[in-house]
Amino acid sequence: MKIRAPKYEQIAEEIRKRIRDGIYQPKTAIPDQNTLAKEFGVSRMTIKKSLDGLSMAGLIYTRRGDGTYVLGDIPLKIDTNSPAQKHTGLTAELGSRLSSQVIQFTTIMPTEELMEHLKINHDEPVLNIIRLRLVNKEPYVLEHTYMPKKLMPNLNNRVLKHSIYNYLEKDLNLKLGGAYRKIHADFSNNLDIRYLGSQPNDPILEVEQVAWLQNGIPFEYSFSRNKYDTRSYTVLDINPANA
Amino acid sequence: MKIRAPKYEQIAEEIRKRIRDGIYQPKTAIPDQNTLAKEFGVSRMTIKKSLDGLSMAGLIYTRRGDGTYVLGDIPLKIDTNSPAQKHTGLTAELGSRLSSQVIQFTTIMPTEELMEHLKINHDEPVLNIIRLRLVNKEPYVLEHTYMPKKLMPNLNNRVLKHSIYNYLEKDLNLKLGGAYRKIHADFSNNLDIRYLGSQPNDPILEVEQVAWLQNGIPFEYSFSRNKYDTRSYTVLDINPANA
DNA sequence: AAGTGGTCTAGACCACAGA
DNA sequence: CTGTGGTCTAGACCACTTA
Repeated sequence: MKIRAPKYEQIAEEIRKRIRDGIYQPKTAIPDQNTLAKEFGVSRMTIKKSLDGLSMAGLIYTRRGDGTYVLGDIPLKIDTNSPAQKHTGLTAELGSRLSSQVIQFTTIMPTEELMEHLKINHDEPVLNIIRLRLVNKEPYVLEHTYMPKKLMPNLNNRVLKHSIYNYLEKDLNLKLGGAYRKIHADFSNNLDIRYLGSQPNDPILEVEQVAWLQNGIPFEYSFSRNKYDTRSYTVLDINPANA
Repeated sequence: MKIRAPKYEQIAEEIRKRIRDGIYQPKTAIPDQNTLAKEFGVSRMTIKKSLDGLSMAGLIYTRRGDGTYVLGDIPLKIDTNSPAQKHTGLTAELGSRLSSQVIQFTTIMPTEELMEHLKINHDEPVLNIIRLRLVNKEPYVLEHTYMPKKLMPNLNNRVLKHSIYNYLEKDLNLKLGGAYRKIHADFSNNLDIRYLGSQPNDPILEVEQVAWLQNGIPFEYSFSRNKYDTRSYTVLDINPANA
């Protein structure tokens, strides 16, 4: 973790705690910004920045001229499905219950589609990886991944059995920038039937993804295919209109 | 529109324009914050706030100690599918090409599930609406919607043929707060086959949604079902780690 | 060492909601 | 009218990257 977080984060964390502990109750106002500024011994701008973060996280909402209110439980059930808007990969999500089976690991030359999605030239080789991810030894998702070879100098089988994202952030010290995902429904194909154990007519939930680093360089184009009854994709969308 | 936007928004808009016009080129640094502050005649804090917004929107990224860079085109194709992270409803998305056919419009008492999702008591009636939305006269999506009756005093057939979201924001002056969505794949059911024209074995893309107002009150629980080949759900996810 | 962005202050004024 | 949150300033110091 960090040696020292900024004040506004520390304060946000304390307020988060007070909401969790019920000191600040849902639907009720929390102290005004001036009062909080005095309590924490900081300027009001700093309090404002803390509250902005909590507001974006959907814990509170503010009404100009009125006050700041705790926004009771958001009506959602976080279940075993994937949390929204995280691209830390499956490993962080499911931890040790996860294992991987590498089905294919080859180097290819890019198709037109890959050149476009990964923003590379026709002569730059691409890694083509197919992995079956298992949760508690049960087939969970079949991942087809394409990555520019030049970005992943030492990617090997050992890494593939664990987390590519950890390898990027820890070993290569690259920062994730974002991801664009498209979610479809589809029929099962032969690989799905073989590895996921789906029936020929079973629907498949497919997540197509382009992910890029903080400097805008795309590093991954992938398809994740799940049996219709094993996974949903969830999105939590807080309206930024309260800025 | 607004009479007068805050300075930081005006400046952000100007910078956005310069990126669009190629005055600030992808992959290159834009002027530093002090220079921009002088140019626009504002304090650096205000410039910072402009850049924060652009950063969150994924147009630029900043590196402490280094500079601020334009983040070239994000590798994504916005096609006819739904834009990400908008809950303004289909009307804003597709405009006049959209029409609606109200298949069912009744008042029911809530099930356990509805009570939980809409946070209401067992004696509070719920509107149950089934609408077929058509784009260019073609069946597009079948929407099952549940809303607490008390929140929608004058909802009528005329509104249902247009936009419930407009009704909320314009007529009732309520502000949307957020939405939680779960995307599944499923088999076609009888209603899908009848209204969407899908085949019995066709996969369906279903978006299950709970939406709430800015004060945290849930106002809608709904299912939107699309034929697998007519729609994808897209998500654009910018990593907030560059704060 | 120089220059960048990130944080923070102690005020000020404005816009808005509610009594 | 009072009190609230939203914006903005003119500086200061710190953390970091690059040379």
